[in-house]
Amino acid sequence: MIEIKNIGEYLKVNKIMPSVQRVKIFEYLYTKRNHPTVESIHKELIDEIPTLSKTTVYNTLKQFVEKGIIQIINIEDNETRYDADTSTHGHFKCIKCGIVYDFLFDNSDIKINGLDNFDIHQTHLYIKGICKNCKN
Amino acid sequence: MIEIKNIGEYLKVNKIMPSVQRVKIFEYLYTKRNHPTVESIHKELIDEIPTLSKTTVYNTLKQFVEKGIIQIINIEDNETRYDADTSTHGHFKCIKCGIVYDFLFDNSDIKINGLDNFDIHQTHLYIKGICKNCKN
DNA sequence: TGTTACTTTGCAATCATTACAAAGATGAAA
DNA sequence: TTTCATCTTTGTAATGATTGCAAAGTAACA
Repeated sequence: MIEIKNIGEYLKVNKIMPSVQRVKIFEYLYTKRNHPTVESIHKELIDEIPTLSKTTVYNTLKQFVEKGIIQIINIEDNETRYDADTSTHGHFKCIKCGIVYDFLFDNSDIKINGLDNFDIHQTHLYIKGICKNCKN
Repeated sequence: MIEIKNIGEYLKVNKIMPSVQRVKIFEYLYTKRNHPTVESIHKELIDEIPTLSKTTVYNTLKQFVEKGIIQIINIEDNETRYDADTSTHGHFKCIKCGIVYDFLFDNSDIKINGLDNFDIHQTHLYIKGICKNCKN
């Protein structure tokens, strides 16, 4: 994952005006790296920014996705999660504790059969199971 | 994908009473193999079964998933799709025409780094891009 | 025929997401 | 500093997918 010293600058470079809300939302995604939902981002930041509306969280995340600085995680059908790490990596969700873990894999290892002459833009690898901590 | 001669029998073997609705819904998934949404299943079957309610489609699909005879496809965050093929295979969605294609890949090729001592239950590989037909 | 258990249906309720218009903030020009 | 234009945020209403639930329907069987 890329290193960012100044989030305001980083947003500007990506053609996003760094408002207080946007900086805090990106900071949350970038530092916590916990693949949050809209709900949990809003719940977490409402203390710091008491006027923060859920609409702003939705708008901001949509903008971040469009500018390519975050990605959507669809590992579960009833929740949309977000990730500030846009590098190639997979996601594991523990069906017991619900935590979403990152893991690494090499894209080039996967031999795909049946997509000749298809243009590939994004690859998502999702795994579900029981995490190490929940196996006790 | 497994071959099924008699859908009613197949449902019974999987501890599902083969009502007309259930047989038709499974038949649709199994024969069309087009990864439909609830909406499109309902729209397609309403002519054959004019009283079919959307709740029944939801209930039936949920039951099929619980019994393990279909799987959920979460390639897009705003639509849940269903697949009667539960063997290991990937899904490609064309961002132009919206068609979801199946493709094959070998699970054992993927070298995963970071999930030592995790129990893996399900693996989903989703790819988005432009399909062969839309490249013109 | 009556009973029981299971299934389907229709509608209401819920939850996530989007649309939209009003209010607020920012920054440049006068 | 004031004004103006532009962009952002906010709150509420609207939409759309999904679930809850109670009533009606169905099928097997005593």
